[in-house]
Amino acid sequence: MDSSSPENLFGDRNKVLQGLIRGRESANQLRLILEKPLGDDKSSVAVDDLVTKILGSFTESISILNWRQIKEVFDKIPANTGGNSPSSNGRKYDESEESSKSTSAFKERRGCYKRRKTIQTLTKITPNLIDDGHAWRKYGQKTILNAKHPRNYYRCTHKFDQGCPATKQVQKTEEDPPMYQTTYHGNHICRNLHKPPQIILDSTIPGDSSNSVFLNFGSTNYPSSKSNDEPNYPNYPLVKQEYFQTQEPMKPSFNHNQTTSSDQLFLLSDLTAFDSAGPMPVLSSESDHGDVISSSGVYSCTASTHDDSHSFHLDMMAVGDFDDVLQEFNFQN
DNA sequence: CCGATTTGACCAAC
DNA sequence: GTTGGTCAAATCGG
Repeated sequence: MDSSSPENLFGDRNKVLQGLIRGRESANQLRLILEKPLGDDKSSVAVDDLVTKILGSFTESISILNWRQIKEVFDKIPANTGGNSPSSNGRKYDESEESSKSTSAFKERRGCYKRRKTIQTLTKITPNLIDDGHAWRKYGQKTILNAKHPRNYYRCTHKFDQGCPATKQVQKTEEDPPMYQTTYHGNHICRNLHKPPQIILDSTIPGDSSNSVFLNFGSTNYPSSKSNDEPNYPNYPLVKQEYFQTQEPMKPSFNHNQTTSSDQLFLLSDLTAFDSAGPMPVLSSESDHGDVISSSGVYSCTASTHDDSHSFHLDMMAVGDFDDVLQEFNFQN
């Protein structure tokens, strides 16, 4: 708190930022050099790959920092200073004003919001609806162009009491073998999950988790049993602690100590993609038709910052195999 | 009665 | 002008 004035935050972090930026530039230069034909394909490919990873890491780190700066600064700014935080900070428009609720005159800016094209999202496609353990409240439904089914909008029930900004959209994408696309936005910062880890709905087989390979993002590291009030579901605890170490103080700080490169990749993606959130218990199961998606829920995760200069985008589609995921998991700048 | 859902309106981004 | 995301009044339901 003391040193946390916005100015200080920017001051300290700018140094880190600049260092990272320099590092990225250096790596980029190295890459340019290596691009010159060297003869040995394999080694140059390997080196190039390595450099690509370095660049990806730098880019993400930069993005993270920017994101955090933005976040922290906004957190410290009273919600009125022009920061039009659309939803999370709750308050609606100017209700403080007498807001002479003249319906037509002022309208209270109904429907006002910022389209979040720059916010992180995580999309899952599953054969059935999933229950991620969080309490959601539907706040809208909309028919989408060229879509057979309407899209449903949900926000965290604790949006107002705890300021939890998490929202999700659920849309049925297929009819026959029913498929649902669920897109999560924002992260849960609320702590009370109402439900136990129940995770998936339809299905049975509790022990089936092995099948549910899915893509437990980094779950490899999850303290497998975070025995605490938090259900064990692998939400993104990762970042949650990272960014808002507010909640769940007891959780071990997961994987920071571990250093598998792949783990780090996921961690990075998680960090940037979700501060916490918990969308993913994923387990599908579909006991009956083993088909599927179970092992292949499809995920796509995107993240970007508000900073134009350092935005990045991640997309990952997991189709059954983690390795596939890793492969797909290339940074796209 | 109170919280959740429905649904039309509103508005920013395309 | 169109589309998608959100709001909030009306309605529903426990």
